[in-house]
Amino acid sequence: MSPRRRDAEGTATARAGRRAELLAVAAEVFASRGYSATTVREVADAAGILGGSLYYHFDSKESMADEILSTFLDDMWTSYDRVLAAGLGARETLAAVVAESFRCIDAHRPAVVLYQNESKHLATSPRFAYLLDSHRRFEEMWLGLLERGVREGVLRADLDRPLVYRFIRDTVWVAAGWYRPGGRLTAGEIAKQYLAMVLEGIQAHPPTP
Amino acid sequence: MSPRRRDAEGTATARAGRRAELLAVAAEVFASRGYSATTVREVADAAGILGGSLYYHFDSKESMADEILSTFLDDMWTSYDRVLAAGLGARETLAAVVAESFRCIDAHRPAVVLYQNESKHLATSPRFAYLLDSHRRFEEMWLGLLERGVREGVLRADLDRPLVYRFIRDTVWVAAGWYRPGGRLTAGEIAKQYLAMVLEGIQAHPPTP
DNA sequence: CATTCTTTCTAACAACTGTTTGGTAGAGTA
DNA sequence: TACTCTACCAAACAGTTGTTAGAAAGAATG
Repeated sequence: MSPRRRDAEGTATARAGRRAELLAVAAEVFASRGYSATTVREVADAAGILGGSLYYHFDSKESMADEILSTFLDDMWTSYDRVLAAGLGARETLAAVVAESFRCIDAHRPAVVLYQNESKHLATSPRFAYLLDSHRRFEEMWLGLLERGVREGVLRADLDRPLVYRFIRDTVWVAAGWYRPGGRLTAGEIAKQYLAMVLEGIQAHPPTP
Repeated sequence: MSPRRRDAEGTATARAGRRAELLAVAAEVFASRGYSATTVREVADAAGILGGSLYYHFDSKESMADEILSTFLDDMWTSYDRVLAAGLGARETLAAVVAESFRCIDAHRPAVVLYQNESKHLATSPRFAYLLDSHRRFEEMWLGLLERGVREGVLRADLDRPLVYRFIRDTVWVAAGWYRPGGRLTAGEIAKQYLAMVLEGIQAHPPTP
């Protein structure tokens, strides 16, 4: 590593660090006020700089959303792929995927909220085509997992599969809307209880005589 | 009824009818493109008139959202109150409330989507204070219902009550995001399966020997 | 027919939007 | 010290936004 190269790397990582900071701020503002209701001046305000200064770091407001969402989705799918490759049974895979989802909510809360609220509108732009890809992949994964669960005898066969898919998908991700890191319940505890509800239901089990 | 009064009523209802038409259009556009991303010109376009013409019927863009949301909430609470006053057991009440919710989604889909996506942001304005009231009332109703369910022995006692509340609330209402009237499943069928999932879980029940 | 009333159009407005340009303070380097 | 580079500011830009005022088309009414 020549000193020249170390410098270049140093400034590059410093720059990337600042980008990450600004993106974190932007994600927070986007999530709380809504993407299109948020002005770049509001994002800049929250970051302590002026509106135009954001354009030193980013091409456009859209590119901020782009980077926020793709970073989150990359991390999510990396986690998912690891789980899916572990060769677990359907029930254990399902549990692990749900747990990973809540870990993602914990780690990327504003990005998840942004994804939930705006992905449908953003996806109409070709730039955000990867949102549709992710959506399809998501559906494929869950439908496959549910079918496997039924085949393995661990999931009920009398329910409409696409409906169960939407049920689980929505159930898990909307939690980003109210979840607060450092709150009463940890992401892990929430995941556990959610799993219990989804798998066993909230009904009291009649005592087996 | 004097002819004079009949005329006045006639024009009044005609006017109200036109308002309702325009509100239905506005709700659809708000729901599909997002409230703040929607321009009044887009709403007017969808209604076949020009942007400024909307202001003959409505004070502002905000007042359209206001009327859309309050109409929906009024209908919803009327239904809920009827159910709650019926004096049913906790389990039956829960089932009826869920069913009513899906009927509301069926009848007010765009309004529900609007409510889901924007109520959090809109509620910061004093004009939309009733959204917070509704939210509180909703929480109160569900927490009470869940507690009663546990007391009556029909619901599990080992789950975190506020978590179960959010679980049910979110689970039910997000369906507005993908539900399409006239689709493969009716609102009633979806309600039935949702209830089955929430109450009994999606896990296969081991055959009782 | 003339008149009134309802609904829409035309044409603008001020404010705000995302974005660009050129300048500048300050740290790092030689 | 002189130079360079990074990160920001200051000020503007063109387009869009919600909204308004006055005119006009057309139906209803007398």
